[in-house]
Amino acid sequence: MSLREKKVEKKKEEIRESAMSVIAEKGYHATTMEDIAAKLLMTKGSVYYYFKDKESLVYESHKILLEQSMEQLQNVLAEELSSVAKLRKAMIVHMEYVITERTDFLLGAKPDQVFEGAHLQEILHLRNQYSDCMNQLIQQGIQDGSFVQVDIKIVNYIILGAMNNAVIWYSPKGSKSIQELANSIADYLLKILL
Amino acid sequence: MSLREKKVEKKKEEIRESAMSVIAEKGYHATTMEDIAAKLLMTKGSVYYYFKDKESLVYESHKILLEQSMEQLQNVLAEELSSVAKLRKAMIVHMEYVITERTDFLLGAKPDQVFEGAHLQEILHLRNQYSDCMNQLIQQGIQDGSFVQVDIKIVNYIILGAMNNAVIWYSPKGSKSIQELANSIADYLLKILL
DNA sequence: TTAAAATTTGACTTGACATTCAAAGTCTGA
DNA sequence: TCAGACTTTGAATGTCAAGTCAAATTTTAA
Repeated sequence: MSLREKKVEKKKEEIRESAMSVIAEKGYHATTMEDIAAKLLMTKGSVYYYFKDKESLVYESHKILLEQSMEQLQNVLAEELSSVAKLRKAMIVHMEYVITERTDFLLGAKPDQVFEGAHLQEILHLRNQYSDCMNQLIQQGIQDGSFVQVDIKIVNYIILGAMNNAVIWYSPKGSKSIQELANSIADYLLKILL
Repeated sequence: MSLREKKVEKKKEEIRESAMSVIAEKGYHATTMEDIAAKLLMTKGSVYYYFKDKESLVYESHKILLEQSMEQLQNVLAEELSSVAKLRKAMIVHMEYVITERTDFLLGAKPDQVFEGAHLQEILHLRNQYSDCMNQLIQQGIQDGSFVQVDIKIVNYIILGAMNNAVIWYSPKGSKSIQELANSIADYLLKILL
């Protein structure tokens, strides 16, 4: 990658970050391209130099976040751990990522209110992939006898719902650190499976 | 209440219902006053005859939903049931209400992206009231020894998060009825406390 | 140094709503 | 039936933000 390409990529990265941050704050529809630009001390015109339109910018940003968390999850999957420890770690990693990246996992729960067509398909695909991985973790635990028999789909939704909800109410001002909080929640949720 | 007042109230009720239904579908910012009116075969001008503006319409609608679910919860609180049965029932009633009314409890998790000032305060107040009631249910169960010791706040958030999340993925096409689903989820969540 | 390429700017266009309102239509009670 | 009150309409207005673009500025590389 040439120097110039690196610079462009860096700029795009900054813009994506700004976009996600403002959107986490104000919501997708309420954030303007000017908000996103202003945060970086640029004008909205510059943003359009790097991104075709608002939807593309948000799509790319969101896609990267999903891919990164997917990668994290895959890493946990690959580790040499007991079923319990693995699921536990997956949950903690998930929460830490979601909270620190302020993604809300994101735009709330309804990608179809933001994306359309191929973009929407891709986002849904990535989400499903993630969900499937979590399913697998639970499945494994049940098969090796670590977890009790449950309706995997429902329990998975419970776990994801509870974890993602944490992003909404977590406040850095609280007495618990993100790590402590993630640990607590993971332990409580594991009780469903033990 | 006079006949006319009744008619007006009925009309307002219809409009509120239409508003909630369209918003559940498309999200707050994406639904226009025309969408809401069109669903009732009126023009948007008429809607303004009944409601000052969009925010007020949505505020009133949302407030009523919150009040109704609060009332339901109070009724459960007042019943003669064991702690376990009571919390279980509260959860089931909650999910059934949220799913059938399609409220998402709603507008997603962030009322501050929709309401302002006094309206926002009132909505937050109602939500807190609801959350406090759930807390109470857990508290009672712990005190009478039915539940194990837990961090009530966190477990409460887990429960509410898991339940509200169900609204998003529940589909009437699935193999489970709302009742079955609510029952399953309630049972799984209770395991955290037993 | 300098000319071409890459970036940035900010004014401009456009379209989509929210909201208003005067006029038209409908109902109600005397 | 009729006057006045109540409703509805749809066109008009205002605002706001997305997206465009030619000109200005900065960077790059020969």
